[in-house]
Formats: sequence, structure tokens, C-alpha cells
Amino acid sequence: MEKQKIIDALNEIADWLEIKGENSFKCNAYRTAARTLEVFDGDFSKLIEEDKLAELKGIGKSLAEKITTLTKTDTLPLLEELRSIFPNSLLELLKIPGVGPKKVKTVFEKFDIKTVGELEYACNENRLVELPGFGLKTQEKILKGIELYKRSAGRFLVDVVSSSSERLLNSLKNLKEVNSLEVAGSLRRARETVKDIDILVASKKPEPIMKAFVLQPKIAQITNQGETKSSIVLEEGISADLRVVSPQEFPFALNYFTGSKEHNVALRSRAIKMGFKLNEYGLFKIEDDKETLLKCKNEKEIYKALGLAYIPPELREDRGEIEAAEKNKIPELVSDKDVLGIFHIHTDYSDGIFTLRNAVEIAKSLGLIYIGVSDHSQTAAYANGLKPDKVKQQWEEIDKLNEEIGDFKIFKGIESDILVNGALDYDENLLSGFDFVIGSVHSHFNMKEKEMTDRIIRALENPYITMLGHPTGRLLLARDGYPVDMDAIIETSAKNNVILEINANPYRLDLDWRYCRKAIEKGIILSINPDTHRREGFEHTKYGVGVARKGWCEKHHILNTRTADEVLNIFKKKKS
DNA sequence: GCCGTTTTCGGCCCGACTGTTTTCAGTCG
Repeated sequence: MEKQKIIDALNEIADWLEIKGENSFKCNAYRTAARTLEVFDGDFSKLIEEDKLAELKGIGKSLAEKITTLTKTDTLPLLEELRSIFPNSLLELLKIPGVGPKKVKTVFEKFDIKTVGELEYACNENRLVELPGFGLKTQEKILKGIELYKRSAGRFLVDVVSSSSERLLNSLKNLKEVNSLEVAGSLRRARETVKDIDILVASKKPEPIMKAFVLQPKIAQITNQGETKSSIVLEEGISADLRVVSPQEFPFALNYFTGSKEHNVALRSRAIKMGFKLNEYGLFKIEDDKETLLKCKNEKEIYKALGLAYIPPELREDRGEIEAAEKNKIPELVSDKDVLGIFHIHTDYSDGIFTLRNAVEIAKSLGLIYIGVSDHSQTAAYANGLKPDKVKQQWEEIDKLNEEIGDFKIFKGIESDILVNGALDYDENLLSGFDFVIGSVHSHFNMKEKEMTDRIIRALENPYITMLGHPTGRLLLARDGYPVDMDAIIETSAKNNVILEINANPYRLDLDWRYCRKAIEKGIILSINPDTHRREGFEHTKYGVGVARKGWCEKHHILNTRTADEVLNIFKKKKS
């Protein structure tokens, strides 16, 4: 059994044990082990072979044995046993907001409820109220939870959430009681998809803020309303939480609610070891059963008090950032203002909805100093891909525009389909005329991993490819990427000096941030590309910057932080 | 089930909110 399947199995065991009513720390041990494997970056099969699993933190003798059994036999007696006690569909019930393992256990044991549909029916028949610990309100809450669960998988693309969150911030920021406010949670950490919006406000007078929050327009539901915390569901289906804390507590609360959960746990454990207690209200020195608050003006001071360099939110995923901060080795992350130009732009030559000249105007209005145009190549008939004569026509127009507009540079590029055999989409003669070539897979997604990897590797070994576009082809919340061995892709790209794209389209965000770090460690240059077809798309670049930051990228790791001349040199060097 | 400069036993991050209770359990983040 491969690593990911083992991670899934361990999490499944944790779910079952919780439903069974096992000791919660034991359940957590399974989750911790799953998490440890997820973050482990080395050679997994070697670890098993050499019997060194138990050396990993969070995996002891018992779990090491279980993981080994899973690897070797593809199954585990414990897992089989748990699966025979409970129907598989119970795991689905856990995903309903307001329904946890205890409630699942109760409805299953008392009413033999196994599916979301059966649970909904029981609520509507008013049957849940008779259960111990349940009441009318609980039943209503579960019904609402089911409705929300059915409406969406519960996650949203980052551009949608960003605009909703801005709307919420705007509705609060001018209230005189608001001292400061900030978005926390996964949005602040620049995750690729977001479950809900967490807003944090510092104020000495929470009441009017709470009121304003729940009374604003475009709210579908108020799910929580307390003195310091309220929750709403917006018409778009996105949940939003507001928490109000005192100005003194604000940095601690901001740190706490930014997460990730794993980062928080690690930070708190560190605090405990140092004789502190850290929570959303403060950092406390514990001496003789007395707690003394250490005042911190901002997050930076909290980290400093814990002996750490400041850790930017994007890095707070418990993937080595605390160790890096300990050694003062936190990277100086690339930022929006470092981006000087952008590549991967589609004009109306293929399937974009603006002209070449429009593209220049939009880019200039955003303060950029160059763009790289890359329309689709001839095989992409669905996208009006360019035949060779069209390519030449576009080159002429680019030459004219470059002459006309002095302080701006347009690079000639193409997004060439990587054909099913791994070839690029034009002959060498034409390919050599482009400043840059993005190779992308747009067809035959259902190849086997080995075939797909070979196909892409062949393209990467083509001397005319400059960048690999959206390396996995995923569409977030809609379609998984094609199966591909990313480690092999990264290896081959490094060997052939191919730039990897961070596609900044909110549907893609591909290369995934988890691989960005691997890529730059191999010396690969990344390019943040909006892959835009319309005016608004230019501004998606910022989501790509988020991915790069999350992938530990500094300015020098990114192609489009360089000047036009520097970029041209890189392209020329690659071609030669 | 894991872990250890206080520890091989007894903790494990912890507080808000809700609802069902009459002091607490469950869920969430």
C-alpha cells in the first residue's frame, strides 16, 4: 500500500474509534501519525524496510507495526474489524456541520440511521428529539447542517472568498468602535481553497460590532450570535465568523485564529516547554501557580518571546517553519510588488477576449513593465489555436507595438499543446522564432501515470520548451489533476532548465505550493502566470504570489520579478 | 497510542458557544 492510502487508512481508523467512543487521545494518536507521514519527505519504502518508522515523532511501536502491516498486506485486522462493526456511510455523516462522532454513534445505535438521507428524514419526522442529549434545537441545527452540506462540498475558490471577505471588512471597518480588524484563518494563510471567512476585530465595545455584522445585507443565515463571537452564512453559501477581542488580546487572537491548527499546537507545546501558556488571550509566564501576562504589541513580539523569528502566515502549516524560525532561517518571501511583468496571456488571436493592444494597456495600468503573450497552439482547435500564418501575423503586430511603446516590452510566446506523444505543436523552425514556449497538457487526461509522466518528460527534454504550464492540470473543487509523477517532472525540469509555472488562475493554483518548495530546492525557477483570458484575470497574479509565498519562494526564485532584459537573457540562454 | 531535563504513569491545546441540562456534553476552530 502506498503512503497516501496509509494516511487515509489511519484517518479512517481515527474516525471509527471516535464513533466507537474510544479515548480521544488514542484517536488523536492515529491522526498525528497520519499527519507525520504526510509531512515526511524522505524515502518512505526505505523507512519501512529499515524498520525505522518508530523514529518519527508521533509514531511508536504499535503504530509502526500497524503501518508496516498496511504496507505489506494492504490491510489491517483493526481496520477490517471496525469496518465490519459500522457501515461505511457513517463517515459521510461526520461531514455535516454540527454532527460529530458522538451524535453519529447515538443516531446509529438508537435508530439505525446510516446515511445523510435517513438522518434528514428522521429530523423531518421529529424523531431525534426523543434521543438523550438531543432536543428540538439540535434537530433543527442538524437539518440546517444537512442543507448546507448538500449545497456545496463546503469549500470555495479563493477569488470568490476574497471578494466576500472584502465586502465584510468594508462593512465593519468604519464603525467607530473598531480599533483594528484583520482576516485570519486559511484565507490569511493563502490556502488554495477556503472553507470559511474568519474576521477578527479589536475593540473595547463588541456589542455594536456584533450587531452590525449580523444585520448586514446578503446574509442567508445567522448560525451563532454571542457576545464575542458570531457566525453567519452568506448568500453565496460561505460561512463567516466574527470574533471581537480587546486591543490587548488582538495579536494573540490573530495568531491563534490564523492557524493552522497544526502550527498552533506546535507553538503551544513550545510555549509549555518554556514555562509559558499560550492561548488566544495572551502569552502567560507560569510561576508558582501564578500567571503573568507578557505584553506583545504584535505577532512578531509573540514569536520573539518564544525565541523565534517572525513566521509569515503563509508558512504556518507546521512544515518546518518553527525549526527555521528557531535558526533565524525564515525566507524573505516574494511579494506582490516584486512582480514586474506576467506571462501566459491569451488574446483574441485565440480564446482571449481582449486585443494585444488592450493587454498592454491593462498591464501598464497595473504598473507592469512587460508581458508575455501565449495564445493556444494549432491543435487546440476548441480554443481557436493559431495556425503558423496566424503566428507570424501576431509576431508582426508585436514587433510594431514594441516599437511604438517605448518603455514596455511584449515577449512573443505560445502555449503549445503537449501532444499525446510528448511532441510540441509546431515544427522546429517556427518554435525557434518564439521568445518563450509554454508546454501544456490539454488533452488525453485519462492516461496512466507512467504514460503521462513519460509524455511530459519528453516535452521537457525538447530544447524549445521554456516553461511547463499548469503541471498537474487540476481544476480545484471540480477535477483532480491527471496522474503524474511530480518528483520525476521536477527532476527532469531541473536537469533541462525548464521553468515551472505557478498558474495563478483560482481554479488551478498549479504548481501546488507543496511542490514549489521541492522545485526551488532543486534550483528550478518558477514563473507566476495568471493564464488570463479576460481583464479581471490579470489581477489573479496575486493568488499565484500567495502560492509562491506558501512554497517558501523568495524574489530570486521567481522569473517575473526580473527585469525584461534579465528575462530575455534567461530565454536566450535556454534556447542556445 | 505516544511521550519524557517534573515524569515509564499520567498527561495529551484549550476556550467559546449551544443546547440540554441544573453542572455538563458535544462540536468547532
